[in-house]
Amino acid sequence: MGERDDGLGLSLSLSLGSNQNESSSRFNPMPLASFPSSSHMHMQNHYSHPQKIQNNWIQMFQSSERNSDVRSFLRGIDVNRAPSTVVVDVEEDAGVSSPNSTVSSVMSGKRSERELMAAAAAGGVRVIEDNEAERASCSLGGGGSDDDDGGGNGDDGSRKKLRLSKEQALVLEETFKEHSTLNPKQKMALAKQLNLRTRQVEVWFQNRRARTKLKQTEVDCEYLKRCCENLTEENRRLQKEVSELRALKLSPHLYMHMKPPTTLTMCPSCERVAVTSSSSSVAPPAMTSSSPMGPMSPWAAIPLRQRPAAGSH
DNA sequence: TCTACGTGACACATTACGTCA
DNA sequence: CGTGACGTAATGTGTCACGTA
Repeated sequence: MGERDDGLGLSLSLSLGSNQNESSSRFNPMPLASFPSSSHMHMQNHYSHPQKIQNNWIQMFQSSERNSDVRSFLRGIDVNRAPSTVVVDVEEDAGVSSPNSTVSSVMSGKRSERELMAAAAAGGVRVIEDNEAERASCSLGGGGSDDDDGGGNGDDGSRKKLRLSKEQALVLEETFKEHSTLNPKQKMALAKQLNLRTRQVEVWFQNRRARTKLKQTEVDCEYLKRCCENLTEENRRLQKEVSELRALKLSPHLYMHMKPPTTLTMCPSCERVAVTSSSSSVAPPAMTSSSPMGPMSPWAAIPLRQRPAAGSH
């Protein structure tokens, strides 16, 4: 599940095998294959099907239900079921289950916002009143002046910003942990439960996804940075070894006085290279018969009894 | 079957507001 | 009290998938 074909032939999400159900605060310390997340973020490759394809960071929040069609899975599930408010009003619910529903259109998206006024004026939609009475501090869109559902702009042209209450944020957060996306019905139910506009819930989820992705990107960057540092160090060490070997080749009489060269042991599972001394470790398979040192190995040219620490092998 | 169009949903970038040091 | 940094709600734009005529 953690993987998806982005059309580039890359399986980017690392499958993160161990942490499919992580919360936003816990990320895979080794998001190896997820690192190109920024590169696969672009346009058509990014979401060939928004409903089916999610970003890796989203997948971290999705468990088994994220397999193929989350929407179909989520459909019919009342997220944040409120005992009494989960039943959506008829006019709200009308056609909401259909992706192409007028109500859904009206309640979400910029187009909706543009068309909302006309639709509302026509009486086809009940604009949810956003009277956040409990949020006294928020004199914004709430109260009686919030007649611009989705518009956000008051008549004075100033953009009103609503500060969600802790309870609202908590519920949204919990819901997001369960599903990072909501279908229109769930959106409306959640909005009703929280006494918010559907558009606000939608926006919150969009922003939340963006924040999570940003966080994951930062983690990826940090990981890549460490990888780069390790590789740089490894490269430096190997360069040094190469120069040492070259020096040895130029002065064979020094062979027997030299410490044996460092050998590299590659872990077959993680493919990480560990540095060991050939004199103290068992030669790894890669370094035995088919060793890249091969005939170039200084030891090959030296009689066995003359090799330093030869008995240790 | 193919095509054009409308629609819904999303990602992403950006703006603007609220809060706090 | 003014201010800058920061978090985040809200907005605008572009894209894709899907349904329909």
